[in-house]
Amino acid sequence: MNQNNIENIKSQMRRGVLEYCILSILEKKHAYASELIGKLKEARIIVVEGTLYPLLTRQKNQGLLTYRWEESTQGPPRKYYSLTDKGQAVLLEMDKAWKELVETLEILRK
Amino acid sequence: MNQNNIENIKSQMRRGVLEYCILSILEKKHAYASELIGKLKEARIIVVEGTLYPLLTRQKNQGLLTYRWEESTQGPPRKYYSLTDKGQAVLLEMDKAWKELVETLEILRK
DNA sequence: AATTGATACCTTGTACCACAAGGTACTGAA
DNA sequence: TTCAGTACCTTGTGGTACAAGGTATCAATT
Repeated sequence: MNQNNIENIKSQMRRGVLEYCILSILEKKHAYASELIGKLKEARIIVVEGTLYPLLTRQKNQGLLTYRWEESTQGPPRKYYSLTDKGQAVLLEMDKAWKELVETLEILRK
Repeated sequence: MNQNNIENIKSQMRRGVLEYCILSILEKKHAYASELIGKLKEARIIVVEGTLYPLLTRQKNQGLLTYRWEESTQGPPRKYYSLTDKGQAVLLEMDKAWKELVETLEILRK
């Protein structure tokens, strides 16, 4: 119950930066959805498929991402996502917004 | 349109830490809803009444907050909120979760 | 050739929550 | 007694995370 509460808090915080995290990962390396879930998990950001797929589609529709299909020897083809120029620009804006938020909380928690 | 997008990003990030901000403010000083909105606005965290009132009620129902009524010479009585012991404990958990998130993003943005 | 397990894609239904908009009620001043 | 200011609260809408379930491909086993 208490543990649940804490998990809820964490997940709520993560939500706010989920898109930021995805663009950050894709900036360094093109990746497909299942791969992204793994990388986010490593970074202690838990996401499930039902969250990620619609999110990637949304970001693509906003012109932040693009993708290409690539064959795989270990299953069905993969949809490799990468940042567009607009996605790059938005990532920079997110950097600013994030810094501002971190500063705000430093002040509030002083 | 682009500006709108950026505002959207910011507001999404803020959402995740809104409860954290409220508990942080209330830890230092008891406050009523309208006062909280002002303080959050100063801290560049925009919230409207329709968001804050239900949120305060939720936090109260979770046992994180309590309140007392106080008369005012300048209008209707005010509902002053303050942290409970449980609220204090949850605030500490939020500190941890926040630090973890900040670290995670430092790594992702390196 | 058929089945199984692993991988990868995607959708649907539910629940929650932020926000816009609108409503109630108290106070003091015009 | 009407108005402006302050403060409380609710309702309706839209967005989104998540659980659960579905489809399709490939390789290895049966």
